[in-house]
Amino acid sequence: MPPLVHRHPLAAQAAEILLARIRAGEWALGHKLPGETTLAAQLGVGRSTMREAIRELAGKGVLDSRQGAGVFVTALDVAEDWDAVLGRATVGAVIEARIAIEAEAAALAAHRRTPTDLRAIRRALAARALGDPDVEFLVDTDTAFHRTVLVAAHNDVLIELFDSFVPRVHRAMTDMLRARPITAPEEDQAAHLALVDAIADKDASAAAELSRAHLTALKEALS
Amino acid sequence: MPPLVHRHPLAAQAAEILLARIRAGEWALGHKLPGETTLAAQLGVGRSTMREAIRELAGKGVLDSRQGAGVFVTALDVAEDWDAVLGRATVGAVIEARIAIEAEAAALAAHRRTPTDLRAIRRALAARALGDPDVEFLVDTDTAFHRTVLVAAHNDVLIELFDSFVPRVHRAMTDMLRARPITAPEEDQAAHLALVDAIADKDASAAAELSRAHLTALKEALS
DNA sequence: ATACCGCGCTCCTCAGACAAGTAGACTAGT
DNA sequence: ACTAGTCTACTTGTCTGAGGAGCGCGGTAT
Repeated sequence: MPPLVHRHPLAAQAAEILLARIRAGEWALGHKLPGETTLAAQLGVGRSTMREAIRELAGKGVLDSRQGAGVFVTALDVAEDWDAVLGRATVGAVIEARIAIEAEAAALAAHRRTPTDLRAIRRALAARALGDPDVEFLVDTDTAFHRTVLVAAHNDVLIELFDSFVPRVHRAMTDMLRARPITAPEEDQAAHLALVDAIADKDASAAAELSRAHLTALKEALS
Repeated sequence: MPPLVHRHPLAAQAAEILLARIRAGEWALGHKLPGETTLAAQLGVGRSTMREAIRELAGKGVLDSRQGAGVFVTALDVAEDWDAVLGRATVGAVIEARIAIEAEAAALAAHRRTPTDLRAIRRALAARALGDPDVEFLVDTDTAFHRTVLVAAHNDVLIELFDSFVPRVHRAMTDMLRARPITAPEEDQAAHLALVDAIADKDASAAAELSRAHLTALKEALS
């Protein structure tokens, strides 16, 4: 979907063909490709064009060229970043994954939260309470609050996962809130306060359960 | 660690400098860079070299050049693939994330598993039981079993996450098992059978709890 | 058997030229 | 005044030819 109306330059076409041949297993993992002059002749393009195609694949981490030695295959396919994966998945599937990590993170946070963590969580909760009518502001402060819980869990992997999931859900949340605003803001805020209290009390199972309940409701609203 | 003993060609250096300037915010997200000739003159390299640098960043998804218009910024930084993130994290942190997704997946599988899923899970469990002394085989069959549970959860995001985590944990598991083999294989197999039964009985909370207990034990062993 | 050297192959870099495409300015017609 | 068409300057795309630099292999002398 990036091109649509975007003629492919020869270099890009050459890169595609080359990648296809690598995927097809024409050259094994550490093996050497034919020289650029040979490849250029095979595809019927100039050397510089061929070099640019190789550079593009080198940028993707598929090829590595060493002066004097040749061009070598360093990966049989491009490494997919999670934005690409999340783009293919449904919002429901993403939120289910979010439930998994946030519930676990809440439980971990109940064990590991420091006084500093707790202060940050409470501050984020207070910011969330400011009854701003702007939907964007509402979603952002809510996201910021949830993130402080993740930070309190002290697990880098979970934080990275959270940061990846949020942008995917953000749009869906704003659209949903614009169409159907929160009916009872006080009730919503109270639910979040209960989560904070559970973390403060080091009650891991309660924290996990409250987090799960909140996100499950969100999932229902978005599906 | 990729370079180590690997002189950087001019094109690679130019790409690095360019990326640094983009990261520094010199050009905003959709904005246009100076022309190739201008940039080449700025960095003191030939235009072909500059073009290769641009192509490399285009391969990383940071730049996009359109004939007649110019070169445009499409991302303010390279998208990180999860192998890089997981490489920085500790094995303990990765397993904690694995606990999060596998426990949730077990619960979802208890609800959504089809008869076909159940057959696949039982087949994988049986393969696991073959008391092969080879550690590699043991880890692989165990991984394959856990994956069938993920598949039964019918959530693509969770499966992708699992597939990403496994290679990171694989090495640690084989090393651990080689140093200290399983003392009671029958007991271990029984624990897995209990998980299967819970999924078959559609007992979500039991499935989640059994999965969590099993992986927590693994985490203790590996930390 | 080992150490050294040379040679061919490969990638790296540059310069110049022309083609192809875009976008804004300019102009003519309504 | 507004719109449509054209024109032009600037940009990226492609090719060619040339020389430089590094690597690896085989030959040779010790």
